[in-house]
Amino acid sequence: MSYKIIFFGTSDFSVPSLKALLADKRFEVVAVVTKPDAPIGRHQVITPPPIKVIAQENNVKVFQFEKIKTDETFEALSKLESVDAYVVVSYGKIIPQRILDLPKHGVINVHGSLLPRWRGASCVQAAIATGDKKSGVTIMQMDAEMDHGNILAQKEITITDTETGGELHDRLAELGATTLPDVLVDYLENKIISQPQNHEQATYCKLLSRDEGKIDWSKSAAEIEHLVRAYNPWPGTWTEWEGKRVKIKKLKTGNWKEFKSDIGMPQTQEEKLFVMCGDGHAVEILELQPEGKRVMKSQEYIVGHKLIS
RNA sequence: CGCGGGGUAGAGCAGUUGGCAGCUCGCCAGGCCCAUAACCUGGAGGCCGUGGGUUCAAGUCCCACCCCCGCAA
Repeated sequence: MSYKIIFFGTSDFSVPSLKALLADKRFEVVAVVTKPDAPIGRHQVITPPPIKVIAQENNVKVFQFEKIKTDETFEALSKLESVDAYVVVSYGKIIPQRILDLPKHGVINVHGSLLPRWRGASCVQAAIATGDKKSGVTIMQMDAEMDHGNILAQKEITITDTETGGELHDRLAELGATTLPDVLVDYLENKIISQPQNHEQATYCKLLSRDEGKIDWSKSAAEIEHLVRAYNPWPGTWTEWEGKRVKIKKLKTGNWKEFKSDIGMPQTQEEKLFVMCGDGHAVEILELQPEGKRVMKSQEYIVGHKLIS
């Protein structure tokens, strides 16, 4: 006898968790709910979410509701066989209360931060951008408010000094996936007493867009270094030089000698590329990408733009 | 066919009204020097994305295609 689960997920973050449940004989994933196929990439090719591909490879029924709050969606889920719980990992839509009430034991969520810190959509980037030393995953009971439910378990990890958003994302996704099965079983067998979050300590992060990757050079060098790491690879960081967009791929807080005080403008010194930041410190650009060009090392940019000092 | 930039030496780039293929860095050799990644001299390295077309002559103008990238999603 295995527990019946319906899995809600869409992005890459949810992939390890779905795989973990599929591989665990204690569970039977009777259906997967994910977002509709969407146009993606430069040529807008209609592409299924990665979760859908995995579900189909495992012969699991897939639902892709256009809208989750409609009566049609509610009825479609109600008609399915009764399940023990829904598991939601990075699904991408707000699930209404009447659907949360459907499974016998409610809905479990895996979130990529140490709740109540960083409720919201960009928890991984927020942790690095803010300079947090620790992050982790929280497994909780979902309620109607965003990332607000009672906590079942948390696992902590240390953020390294050079870690990017992408790297931390992958580590947290794996951590969530390895933590989820045992916690879920314990929960379904009433072996866990859930703990309410300390709501007064909650912090929030918003959904990121590309515009938020525009670097504000008036900030401190340390803040900018955090931001570039956090937003790598999504949504990326960029600035405008000579009227053209230049993505800043990699940089570090730099050693420098003497600088003009032109904040935000590229300067060279000993074949290295520096930018003065708002606090009087500089960052050294290591890799960048002018619009229409490939990613290049800063030395290549200097040579091509005749910036030799 | 969503909008746009690009493909020229190993890398990054320039190339005018069509008229000998260039610059910086790197690489190789030699020189200078106590020494050097610095400096000097010399050198190698090109199907100018592919295929057609116009022309006495095409990197350059015209047509088609391939590939890379930015925006947007």
